[in-house]
Amino acid sequence: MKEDRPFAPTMARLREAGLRPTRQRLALGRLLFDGGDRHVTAEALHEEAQRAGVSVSLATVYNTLHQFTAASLLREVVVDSARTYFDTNVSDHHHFFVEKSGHLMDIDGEKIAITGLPEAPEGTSFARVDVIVRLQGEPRG
Amino acid sequence: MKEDRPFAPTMARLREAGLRPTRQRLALGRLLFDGGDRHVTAEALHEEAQRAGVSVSLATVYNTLHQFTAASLLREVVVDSARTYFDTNVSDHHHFFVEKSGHLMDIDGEKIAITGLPEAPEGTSFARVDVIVRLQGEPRG
DNA sequence: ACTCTTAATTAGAACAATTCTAATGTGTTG
DNA sequence: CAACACATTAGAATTGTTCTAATTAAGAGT
Repeated sequence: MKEDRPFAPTMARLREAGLRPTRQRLALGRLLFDGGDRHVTAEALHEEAQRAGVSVSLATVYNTLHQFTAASLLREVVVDSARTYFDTNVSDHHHFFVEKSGHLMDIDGEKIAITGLPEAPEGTSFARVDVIVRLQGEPRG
Repeated sequence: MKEDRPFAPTMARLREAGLRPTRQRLALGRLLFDGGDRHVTAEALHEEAQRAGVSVSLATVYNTLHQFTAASLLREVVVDSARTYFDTNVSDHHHFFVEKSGHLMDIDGEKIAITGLPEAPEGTSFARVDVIVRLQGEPRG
């Protein structure tokens, strides 16, 4: 058995989402969803794909990230006005953000409780509540 | 008494912050700090200044917003990767963000309590905790 | 398999927000 | 009021992202 990862699960995800499993989407999907939760920027994923020998244009990386987000395979995290992060963890959770390095870490949504939130103003409803814990310094380990 | 606003308080703020009270900084300071809490983008403040007959370049608006932020006269709010908002309310508080219109509203920091936050990872400490309540729909009123 | 149709990919141009540059102007200090 | 340091400026440059129009590839039907 070689250590090449199965592509079937990603294939299935794409099909479910109504997205054609093209070579590019499969490759990006496997980079994203194989092995744990990840936080990526378009630029970083593009480079990673290149390094992995997958030829995919930056435009496609952007398209794909947005399509995956629309299909709830990813979620967008706004923490830094300079770049957009995408999170492979789409469950309810929050984030640590290491400002110095631009590194994101998940905080389990069930751990945190928020009390005293005012009601949504008339005519609106909650779309989502984001908690971002900004960290100074650098984690070691 | 004419209704022209006093410039002395802004002057004092600038001095305290170690910023020379130049014509531009005074004008922007008065636009920002006269009359209640505000959320502005650089572009919006620039236009507002023009309309008020204050000639100030966009570069200066950016410089000034950053200097004011460094001096804790303003605080930056990251809610939208497209543009940067600056908030004249520097006390501890959180935000409603109306995604459709890009409108921000303060939520008093004392109203909200967050429990169950994990400790900061080793080597880091909390710089700030931001709560952003994203709203769908449009507030009326 | 072959063809048709429709959707996906692409390179590069275009874009928007922001920052930089280097020349000019202005506050402040002595 | 001279001199210096700091501010301001227009416009160019940069960055992240989106758009465009042309090419390629996927899926359905034969």
